[in-house]
Amino acid sequence: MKNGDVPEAAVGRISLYLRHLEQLRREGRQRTSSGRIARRLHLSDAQVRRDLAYFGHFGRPGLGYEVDGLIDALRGVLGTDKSWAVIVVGVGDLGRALLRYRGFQRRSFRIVAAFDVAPGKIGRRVGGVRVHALEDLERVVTEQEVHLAILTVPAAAANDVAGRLVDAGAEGILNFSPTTLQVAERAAVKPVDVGASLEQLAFQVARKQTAR
Amino acid sequence: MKNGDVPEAAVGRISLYLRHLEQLRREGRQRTSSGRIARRLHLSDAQVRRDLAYFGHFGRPGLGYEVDGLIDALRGVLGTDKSWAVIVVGVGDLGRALLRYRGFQRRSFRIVAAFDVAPGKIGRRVGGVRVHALEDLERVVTEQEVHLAILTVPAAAANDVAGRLVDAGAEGILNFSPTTLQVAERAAVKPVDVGASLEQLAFQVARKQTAR
DNA sequence: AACTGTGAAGACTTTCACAGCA
DNA sequence: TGCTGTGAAAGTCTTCACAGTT
Repeated sequence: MKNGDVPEAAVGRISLYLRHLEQLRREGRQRTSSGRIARRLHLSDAQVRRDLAYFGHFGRPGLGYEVDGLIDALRGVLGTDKSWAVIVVGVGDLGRALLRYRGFQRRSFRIVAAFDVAPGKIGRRVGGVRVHALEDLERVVTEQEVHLAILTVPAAAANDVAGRLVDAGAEGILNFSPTTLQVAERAAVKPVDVGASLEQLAFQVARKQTAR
Repeated sequence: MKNGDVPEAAVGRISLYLRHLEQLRREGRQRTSSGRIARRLHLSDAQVRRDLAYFGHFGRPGLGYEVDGLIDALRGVLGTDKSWAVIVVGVGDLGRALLRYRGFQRRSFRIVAAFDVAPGKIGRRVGGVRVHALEDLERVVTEQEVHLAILTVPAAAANDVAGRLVDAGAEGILNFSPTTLQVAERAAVKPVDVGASLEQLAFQVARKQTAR
């Protein structure tokens, strides 16, 4: 395994644990166990314990895990114990929806600026965030110390914008544009493709049908 | 392996291949090879060949793969050679953005109806799709033979709506609500969590920083 | 020479099963 | 008794490497 012996797949589940634990906290629960977590998230208890143990000794034999403590620990693991400045590039329907989404705050991401090329959008505010001209991208990324960008531009523009983002210092790109980005290796890219997700769902459904 | 010896991970990449092949077709290319595909999608050539070979003998030694033929074959694999009726439940910012997104058509998904509880939204049209009262859910799912649903309601309502969807006959749910659904096993659920994706990106970025 | 398809090896991930703590 | 953390085994997925086709 590559990094401190932590499988990539386990990292992917940490967000899931965190979301569930925050739910428990809202319900006033102070303690839980690998078995309870597993049941809710459709995993095995062994997997939950193994995943959590990759990052430290968070539980106590016989008692389980303390909700508050585990939340803090997992936030530390993900790096979301500190706040991250994020920008949104592309203010179409999807960009607008993301700018208005209030769920990022709770997860320590604050959207500090948006960008678009349409003169009619530049200067306006969406979800409390100012829309800038694309020309200002480099300046804002530098000045506001932006590390993460959400890319929601048309596929044809995606690689150009992504290259500019990375050159300006962005280190992570959440890519909603329906194309595979070709950027310098120092940047991390995470693709999100709703169409592809629907296709995979269709495949699973079709498979279940034939299995019958 | 569970299903005809096809790993889940390979299925996940089929959409990616398809998107790339359609790009090639638009560019007028008629043929490609595992090595070329791999370079563009950041995979290994062996992986591309293995993935495609799970589903059939699509290539020709020495020549590679024919773009058109491979597109048709992969659509058949995913089940998107036929059209799927889809509904969107929850017409908030995200639901609205998805209703307006024109990319589903090309992938054989047609959104036939939307649902919400807000009286001000019911009866209106968004992206050419009629918004119905949530009460009409069961009737529309049955009448229009809806197999797939996109769920974009608040977390608190998600399980209730999901249960109704499955009872009404829906077989797949693309879940944007930030909660893990508890539905009957006969239904397939695919979660999409943008917040979680951002968290994983943050983790990768933080890791790269410490590696330095 | 340029490729595919695929056994076999290797790498990674999950599950089992249990010693030991509360 | 109820639980964690973890070696060891089992299972899954990826890569290597090459026989065979065009």
